[in-house]
Amino acid sequence: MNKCDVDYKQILNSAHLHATDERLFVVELLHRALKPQTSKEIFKKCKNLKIHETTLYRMLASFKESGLVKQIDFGGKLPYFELADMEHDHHHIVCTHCKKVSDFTGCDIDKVVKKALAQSKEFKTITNHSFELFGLCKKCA
Amino acid sequence: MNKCDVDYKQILNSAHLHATDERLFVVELLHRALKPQTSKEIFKKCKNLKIHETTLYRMLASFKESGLVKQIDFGGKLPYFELADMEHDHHHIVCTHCKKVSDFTGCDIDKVVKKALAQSKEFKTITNHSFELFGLCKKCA
DNA sequence: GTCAATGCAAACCCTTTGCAAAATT
DNA sequence: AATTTTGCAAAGGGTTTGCATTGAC
Repeated sequence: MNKCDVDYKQILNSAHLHATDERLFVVELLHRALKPQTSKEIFKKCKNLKIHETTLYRMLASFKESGLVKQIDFGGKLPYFELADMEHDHHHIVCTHCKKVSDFTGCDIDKVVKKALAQSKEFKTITNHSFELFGLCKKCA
Repeated sequence: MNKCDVDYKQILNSAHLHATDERLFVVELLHRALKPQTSKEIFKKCKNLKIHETTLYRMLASFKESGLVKQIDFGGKLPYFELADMEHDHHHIVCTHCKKVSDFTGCDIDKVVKKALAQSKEFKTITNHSFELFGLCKKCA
């Protein structure tokens, strides 16, 4: 049982989720991936563990609900998943050609929220936001 | 033939799209909707015209390709569609409870792009971006 | 022992594809 | 007349549901 196991077992348990082998595998996979993954990508990487696709979908749903994982839409058919990063509110730059993904921080969300709430008198609080950039990486440009 | 018909007929033609009754109906529907619509919402509102669902999907695809319509993801299962607004780069605030939508402008995209490109040395150009806020409207708060 | 999570089969829903008929340019 | 666009039927692909079995707590 390595350090990672321990960490995520505790995190799962404190979210009232049983720390099964399947869940620990998926969480660590996401941890190591370094970029958002589709359910299909995760599924392929789980082949050795023989995790059933249904189980994966249910897993991702409960991870999302517990706030452990975030779902991101890049405009394609499939949603992407990544571990929620408690420290940094980061966003993504996606190459529309080769699908490369980089992170960036500093979207100045507080300022934008203030501006938006001043414009729309109908809203009271903002709890969440999505912000993704699309363009071309240096190789594809 | 009202004023709207003429406008959109020309717009469709200049995008090399035939201005069929079905297309004009959908374009005007989106024009009047004032907020993004799912394909299912549009489909229901087309019942009287008996537009086939397949036709609607193909229509939305060609509208998107020609830049007449933008697709937006609010994190749910279905994507939303709205007329592309050439003048204003506007974004949305969505109530997570009642699904109400308001617009806002001024996401300071130029500044964020500059910041993001400075952070990610791997990207050269940004061509597009998504930015949506989620929260509670005054009624639901 | 209790309750949650998994596996499996089947269903579900949204979307796409192929081809012939109809409509627009 | 040439080419798009539509309608229909069928298939495709991702995701969800119900239920019995397995496993974590």
